[in-house]
Amino acid sequence: MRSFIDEFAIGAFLLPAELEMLQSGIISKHVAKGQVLLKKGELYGKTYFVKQGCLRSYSVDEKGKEHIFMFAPEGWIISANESLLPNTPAELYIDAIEASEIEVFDREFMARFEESPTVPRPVFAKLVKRMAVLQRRIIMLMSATALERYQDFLATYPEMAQRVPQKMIASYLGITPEALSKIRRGLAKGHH
Amino acid sequence: MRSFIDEFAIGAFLLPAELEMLQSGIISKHVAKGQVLLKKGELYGKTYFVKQGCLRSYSVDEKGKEHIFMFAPEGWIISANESLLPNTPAELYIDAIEASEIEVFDREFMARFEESPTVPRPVFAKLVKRMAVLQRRIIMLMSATALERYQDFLATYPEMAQRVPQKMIASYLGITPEALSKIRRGLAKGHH
DNA sequence: AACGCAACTTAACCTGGATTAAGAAATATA
DNA sequence: TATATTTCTTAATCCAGGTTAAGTTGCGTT
Repeated sequence: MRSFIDEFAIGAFLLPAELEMLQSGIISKHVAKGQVLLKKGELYGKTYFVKQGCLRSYSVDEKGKEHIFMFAPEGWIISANESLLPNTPAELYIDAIEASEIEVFDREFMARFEESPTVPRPVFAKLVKRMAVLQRRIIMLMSATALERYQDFLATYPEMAQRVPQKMIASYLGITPEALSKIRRGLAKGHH
Repeated sequence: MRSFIDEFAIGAFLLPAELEMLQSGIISKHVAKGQVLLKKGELYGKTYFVKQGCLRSYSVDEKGKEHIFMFAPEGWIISANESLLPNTPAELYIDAIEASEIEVFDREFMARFEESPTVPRPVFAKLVKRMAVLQRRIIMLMSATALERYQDFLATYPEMAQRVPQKMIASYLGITPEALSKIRRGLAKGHH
């Protein structure tokens, strides 16, 4: 159960005083399963680092349907403020899908982080990796069938399939639970 | 027609000697319309900064169909090496859809860039913005109809609609040119 | 144990967008 | 200017996945 500072080896890039200041902006806390951390429309959304458990971010469309944008198991960072941009309707909710231990980076922390002239390489590298995941997801959504996307999900996140309910997997894949059920039946029978 | 170094104010973060070294790794060149810069499967894909014109990156599926991942008009950076990662089947092609003036960052440049312990804030900020665009695109692909995605595209990239052929817009939206044609007809008639 | 509810499945039917094929309009090449 | 080639449109048909509705199955509560 490593902390954000450990996970990204951020200490190595800072003077002890700076490190101290950063750490003072990080609050550790426990959240219960189902607890909502961030509601759509809240300003200055916080950022969360998951030490234990699993969070998710999702949007809700006009019909009330949830669309899961990402799962954040141990070691992941999750936030909604990536959407603070021109033409930005799609804001996100964040909640805990398991009882979790998290670190919360508040507004001051983010401001301080954003003011520093350079960004530690490991943080940047993490972002590049995340981008690759998003890129891949877009290409899959554009060119692959629901079956192919499901198989890709299973291969990419083998542990998640055991940890989250099917309806959430369906929501992540962009299909209905009924359609996922049909696909799983197909796989269980011959059609692999 | 600003260069990469200017656009990101990178000079401000470096010593003159470092700046000199960086600049020596950047090659400016002109590419003709239709010229392919990077083929799927090529190792150590280069990164391109567009000074003038427009590039695009795209994948090609088993049926030979192209899926445009992004357009890169003036001021954009485009590369395929975001996919140099675990489980990475979907590599991209890059070509010029207009005659363009570009800067090419070669392998050595990227290596040098990747070795530095910190990343200039403006580069990081650009990446965060790009992430927001990708996030938005994923949510749209999951929850919006083709008509809604087309309208969103027009709002987000008003100039692109005039610059690229329809079939490329269709490819970017994840639909066929026929379907886009139908949508446009609908918009031209009453159904706004 | 019995209830209540949410998660999952099944099945019938519907629809948005794909496919196929053909023609019209625009662009390039001679 | 004529001709070839690519782009765009129209229309007919098809199908993956959505919608609706009715079961099951599983599980937490009292």
